[in-house]
Amino acid sequence: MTRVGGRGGSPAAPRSVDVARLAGVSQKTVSRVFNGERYVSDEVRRRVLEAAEELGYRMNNAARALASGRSRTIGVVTLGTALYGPATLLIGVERAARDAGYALRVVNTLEGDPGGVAGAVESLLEQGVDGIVVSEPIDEGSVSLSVDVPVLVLGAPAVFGGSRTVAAGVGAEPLARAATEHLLDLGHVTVHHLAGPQGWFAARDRLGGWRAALSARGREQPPVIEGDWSAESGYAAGREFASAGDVTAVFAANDDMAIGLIRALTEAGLRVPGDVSVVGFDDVPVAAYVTPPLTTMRQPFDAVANDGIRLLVQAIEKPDAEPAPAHDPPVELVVRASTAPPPTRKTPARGRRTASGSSGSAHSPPGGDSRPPLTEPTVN
Amino acid sequence: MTRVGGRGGSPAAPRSVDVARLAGVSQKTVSRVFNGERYVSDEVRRRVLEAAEELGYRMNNAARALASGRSRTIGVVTLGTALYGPATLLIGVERAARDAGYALRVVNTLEGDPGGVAGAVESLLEQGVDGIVVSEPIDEGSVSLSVDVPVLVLGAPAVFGGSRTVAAGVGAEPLARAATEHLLDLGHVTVHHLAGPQGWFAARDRLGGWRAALSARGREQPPVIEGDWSAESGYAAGREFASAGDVTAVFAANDDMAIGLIRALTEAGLRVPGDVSVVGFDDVPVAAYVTPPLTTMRQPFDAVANDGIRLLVQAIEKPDAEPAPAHDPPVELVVRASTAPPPTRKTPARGRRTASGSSGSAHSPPGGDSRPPLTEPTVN
DNA sequence: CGCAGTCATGACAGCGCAGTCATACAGCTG
DNA sequence: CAGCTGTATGACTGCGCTGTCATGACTGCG
Repeated sequence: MTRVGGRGGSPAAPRSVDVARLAGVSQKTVSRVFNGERYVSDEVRRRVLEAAEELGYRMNNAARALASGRSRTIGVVTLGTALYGPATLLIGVERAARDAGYALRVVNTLEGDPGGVAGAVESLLEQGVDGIVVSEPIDEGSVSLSVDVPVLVLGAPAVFGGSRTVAAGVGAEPLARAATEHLLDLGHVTVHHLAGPQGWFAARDRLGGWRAALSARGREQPPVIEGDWSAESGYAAGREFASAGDVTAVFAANDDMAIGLIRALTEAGLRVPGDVSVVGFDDVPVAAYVTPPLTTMRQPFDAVANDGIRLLVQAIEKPDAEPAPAHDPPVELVVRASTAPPPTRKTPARGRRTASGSSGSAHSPPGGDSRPPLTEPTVN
Repeated sequence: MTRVGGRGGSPAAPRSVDVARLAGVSQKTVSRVFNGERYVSDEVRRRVLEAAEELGYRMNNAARALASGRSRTIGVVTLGTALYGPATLLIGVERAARDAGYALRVVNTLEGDPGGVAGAVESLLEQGVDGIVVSEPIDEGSVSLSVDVPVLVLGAPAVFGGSRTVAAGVGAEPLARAATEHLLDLGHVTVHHLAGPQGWFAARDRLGGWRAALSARGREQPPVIEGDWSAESGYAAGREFASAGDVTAVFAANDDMAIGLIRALTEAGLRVPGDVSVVGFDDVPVAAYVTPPLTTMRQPFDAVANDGIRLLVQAIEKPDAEPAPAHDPPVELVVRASTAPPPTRKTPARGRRTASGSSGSAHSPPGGDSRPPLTEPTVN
């Protein structure tokens, strides 16, 4: 454990004492400078910074964490998927955390891993994080973690035990409701739902919003098909909807499934939105450019991430302060070309394939698939 | 700094000495047990683990890192985008790192941030990482970092200074070449290219592969349009290609741009693949379900991540060992329905809009847009 | 002018581990 | 059975920083 270059390697990183010596001050003063503490004269501060620059000094965070008991690090538990929602949320969380002066540790929980969240949280605690973000958790039967740091749950109620749990982004239900209402407003008698995997709180919220919208108008609730968020599962569901024969409107729990769904409907000879209207969820970047451009519900991922991190950082730094409530995110329904009023006649030749592609435009509504994609969202 | 519960909080986390006391051994022995060292009797090991369990002991990583000089942490510098490629790569990196016993720290560099990578690397070094992964870097003019830990560069040559730099996943050029050749093999006289932003090495590789394929057959290289990876930019490019009037095949540098491109072509009255064939890149999950299902080049993200981390961990743990070369990733062209032979006649009425949607199927080739999507890749 | 209050700095201890070395004892060997 | 070697354990120390307290120098004010 001697210093100064093991085996001819680099000459050992400089420590704060080295800087102190060069600047002619005490080591503690160097620490003060680097922590931006008060009571350091400008002259000394300048000398210290100069010395540090000259030596290429970099603070050792392990030592800092050990001495102070705080790591200025937030741990994130996220699903190991490239799904647009979780990925976008993670980016927002990283930026918000960095702006607040925190670094990030990330652990993925593979879906289907039993006790995955608990294990991930455990490993983060071992790493000494000051707070934990659980992003879009899967319900594993109310994992009650007794954790001694604040926990932020994104996209789910604060189901994890402990008094120091905050939540953000639990507002998907109103969004789902608005999406469903958009279809009802167009005149559809009822709306089918292509749900996400019900282990996800996000999927349940959307299901709940859909139910709420139908109930509020006294409409029948058709059976739900459950997908797994993938376009592939949307395609499979689309084949079922197509053969059911009485579907005029579907609210899909995310855009990927909506895209698969539309493909299956189209292949079955149904036109979207001529015969069946489809609403997605998320507003993924390609949604405006698929055929037809997808009407979808934009999610305020950045706002959720910012709000959440703000709450979490407050819980870390001022544990006794009033937990300021999260903002209500805006409802942004982006109306494009996949939704239209229902067909006026009892649709003929449904469920059987017709010629590939569309031909005329018998009851083709406004908003066919040849409009340039809308990019401006409609804010309600 | 007294222990045992500040202000009525939780009663201070147990340390290894506490476990040692309870187990009737020395602190050092507890350390041995938790590090899986040799020379601990089974009896003692059992007692220690029992005691640790009883106290809920969790190792303090800051202390471990400080004492040992190693953090068992890898830092990742990644772009702050939800693009499929980077996001998927990050997931692969996380899993590979965890399998190798390393935790992850993640820092995003916002695109356009000058010196972003350098700053991000700096902050990671401050955090005391044992190695650094730079994922899909943007070229900022050969940032030569003098870093004293091994660096893995993913998706780019090992441009970053230092002898301890390894690289993986630099094989996109052959993939791009194969994608272009697929179009030439179909009989297209030449192939246009919708490039990615040329600051990205990944984008340059694809451009290079495209050029190589054309050169090898002595074909003309039409002017390149540069997009920004987004469907929106693909759409804009598509309008240009459509008005150019002589385009029969386009190789897009990623799937999102290909989707936007196809939309613009379709709106201009051109059929895909009847009039214009399009090949994408990445094989994003929705590629099989858009209209028409996209022929695209699958990228071996997982293999790249695994290979890379293996190299990096080796560079960390056995600095003197021979750096085993990365495997050559397989070329997986997934042929779906967006590519076909060129139109047989000098195409009439091109560049002007015809009726929306396609009508007949004059020279509609096999692989029209009504085939069920292929999901099995063709391995070359 | 003397004393409190502020500002600026340093001495010192200790955070919770892992590294080093010393020690103790068991089983062998010749 | 002296002299080994190999196994199992503990005492002690220090990683590089921050927290606490002590100490001066300087201000302002009665």
